[in-house]
Amino acid sequence: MTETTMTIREMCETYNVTPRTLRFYEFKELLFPQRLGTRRMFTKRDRARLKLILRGKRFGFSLEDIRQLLNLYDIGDQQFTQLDQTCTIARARLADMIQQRAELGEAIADLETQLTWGEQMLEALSRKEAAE
Amino acid sequence: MTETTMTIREMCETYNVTPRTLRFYEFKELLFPQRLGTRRMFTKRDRARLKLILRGKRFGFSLEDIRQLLNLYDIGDQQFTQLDQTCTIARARLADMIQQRAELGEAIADLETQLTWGEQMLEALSRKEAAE
DNA sequence: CGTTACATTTACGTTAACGTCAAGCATTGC
DNA sequence: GCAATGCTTGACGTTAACGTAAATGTAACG
Repeated sequence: MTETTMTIREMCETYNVTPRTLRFYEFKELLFPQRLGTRRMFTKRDRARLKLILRGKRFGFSLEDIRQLLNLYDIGDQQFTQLDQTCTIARARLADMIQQRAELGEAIADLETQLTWGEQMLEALSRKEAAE
Repeated sequence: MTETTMTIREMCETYNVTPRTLRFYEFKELLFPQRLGTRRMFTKRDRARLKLILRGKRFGFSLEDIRQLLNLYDIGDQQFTQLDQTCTIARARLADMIQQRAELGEAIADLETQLTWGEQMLEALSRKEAAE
């Protein structure tokens, strides 16, 4: 029942992407679906990676940035030097993300302030119109 | 001393953008520099808007998204209906941003976990090499 | 008054991240 | 056995967000 692989169509419905997108991600070496004959079979690993890809995109990361990050999740297959580089990159990226979260916090606070203002003004205006 | 306007070059140095970018933002109606003859003079308001633009870009917002958001910061000039729409859009956007911050938090936690793993493995490997 | 230093408009070029056909296998249903 | 369905590989098109180059304008300096 719990098939370990999914067809391209199943993937699209599950993650709300197009076939073209999945093929593109494979072409860019972000995903590595197995082949059953000529067809793509997306493994559990592909699904985990796709989730990370979609998440990364929400934060404004480029696919290339994301590809770098994904390497961190395959620690097993790396040699010392490569792993060292990966960790260094990841540390920097992590610092970026923490910084970004802080800025996002500020932006949220600012926007909330403005919204409160705007809604108060709305209320005032509607009261005024009701009075006429 | 505290000139209230800045030339395009001053803007570029202050905010680390190119002239082309500023002209592009004007073309897209994100900035509205005054003209002194043929030259652009960027006001305090333009500078505030530019900061918001650059911040928005870090979060992966499109310029069009940002343009919508910027309207919220000009509450003064809006009519009732328009202000109402602006607030509605802003509420939605704010919810998005809060959601995004939460996801970013998850991503940070995940990445931290992986990094800890990777760095432990690095340490183990280096100890092993030292022992040989 | 000429040249140097920026600024402006106009217009074509570029990159990322896909969209959109077109044409060809391959499996399945009848 | 063959038509319908779904997947495949090209290959060209598109949009956003600028880059870059050419031609022109102008303000200031010596």
